[in-house]
Amino acid sequence: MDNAKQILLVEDDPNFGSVLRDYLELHDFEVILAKDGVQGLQAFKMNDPHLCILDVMMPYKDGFALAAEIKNLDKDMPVIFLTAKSMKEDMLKGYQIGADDYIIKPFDSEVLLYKIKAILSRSIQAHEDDDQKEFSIGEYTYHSEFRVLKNGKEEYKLSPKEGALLRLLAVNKNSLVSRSDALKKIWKDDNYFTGRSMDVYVAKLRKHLKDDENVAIINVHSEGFRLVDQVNSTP
Amino acid sequence: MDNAKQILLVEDDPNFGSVLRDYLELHDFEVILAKDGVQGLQAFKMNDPHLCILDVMMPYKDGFALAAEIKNLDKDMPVIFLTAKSMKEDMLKGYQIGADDYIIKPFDSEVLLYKIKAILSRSIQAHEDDDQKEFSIGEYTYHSEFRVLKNGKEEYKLSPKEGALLRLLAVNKNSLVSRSDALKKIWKDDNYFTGRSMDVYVAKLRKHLKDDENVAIINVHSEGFRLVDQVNSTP
DNA sequence: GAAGCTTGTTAAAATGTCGTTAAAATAAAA
DNA sequence: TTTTATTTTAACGACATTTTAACAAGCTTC
Repeated sequence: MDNAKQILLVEDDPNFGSVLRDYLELHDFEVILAKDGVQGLQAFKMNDPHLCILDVMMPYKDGFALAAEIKNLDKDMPVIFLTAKSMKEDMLKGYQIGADDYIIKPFDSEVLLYKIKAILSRSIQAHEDDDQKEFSIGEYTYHSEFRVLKNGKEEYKLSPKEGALLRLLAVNKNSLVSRSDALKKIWKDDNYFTGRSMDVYVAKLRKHLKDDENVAIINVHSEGFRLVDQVNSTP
Repeated sequence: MDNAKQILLVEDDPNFGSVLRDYLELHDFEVILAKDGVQGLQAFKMNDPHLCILDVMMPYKDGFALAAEIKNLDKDMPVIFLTAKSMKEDMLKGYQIGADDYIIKPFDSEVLLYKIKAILSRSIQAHEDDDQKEFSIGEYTYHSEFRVLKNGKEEYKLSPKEGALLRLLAVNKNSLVSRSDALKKIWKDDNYFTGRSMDVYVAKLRKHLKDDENVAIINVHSEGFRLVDQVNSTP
């Protein structure tokens, strides 16, 4: 079981960055190291970290700007800021953006470790509905790990995006999944083209689910979609 | 509306305690001050605070023991520890218990304020299920998330603007919704044309609600509109 | 009651969103 | 590399929604 928590570390000082990375890896975290805000955002989109540790002072895009963009994609993503000096204004700005903690360099590594653990345990318990692997949708069963959609004997393997979208809809069965939430979670971006792409995937899913007429993906105009299942209404 | 957030402050130094209480009250928090762990637990049970600020060093029962008992009663209760000196062991112990933050005295009061706000907004967000989605209007039911207006068997999907307007009227059922408020909230603009547009939507809503003659949207000349419902007068 | 404003109502025009298909571009696998 | 799977983009039709225009009717004040 790959149980290691992923941490996105964005730090422009390569020495300090790799020392910290090694330290965190020694304590069983999986670390993605990026060296500036632009790379950091890219790395955030490509991976799916559980926590972000951001240096404040960075070239091109500082830690605050990066945090704001990250929070825009996932407003509950935990963030710890690192700063070289104790500047009160910085600290206040950090808390305004929604910092979960704030650490002044040089810091005690053991303290950082405990802060990380405290924050992770807090946010894990909030996200504790995302370990479900099997979903029942009308006469279908969807296994999100293998991305297999079954209907009695028939069995179809979904593509990654199809699977992610069906999973999101199934987790929120019978309730609304907003366009922008879905786009931010699955496409990590919300613009005209990703929106159109999502519509294409909705059409694909409808085709896959067409055998059971008690199941439907219905649109709420300009808001989002809703997977309704009149059979298994209460999950 | 009693919107003030309650803070339970447990601090054995009476001078420091009352200074901090005054400072927090000045910033519109409601503060319950207890002077030791035993009183603190009692105060916690009698009230319903949104956040606890606990001194670590206290007679009888220290801050950690108190925090453990509080977390046992409500595991998501946010806790900030106060300590006189920077003792690493204390800090680690605090984070193990599940501290949300940790402040070393003497500290900058403004920083504390921001930490409080950050933690509160985080925990408020989790408990934020108090925005109403379903409304009862005469013999109708309106579900504002799906934008569905039901009347027994009949069921009609409203457009975004229809839905937003009906929701605003329903939230303020039987009382006046001013033109400019509605325009600013829904149309984000208040001019001749948006005003006319709103009138068109009022007509649409009246058409949708015409089946129940105890329900009406009545105009208050040059002021606004009022959704009256003689059946469910008290929402 | 007349003038000047606001509102009620309808319908056409203008915009915006969605469903669907297929080709083009990318990424993954062989 | 070539082949295959996946994703994005484009195109077009079908609607849905919103705005605007036009005219009738109502309220207010003089």
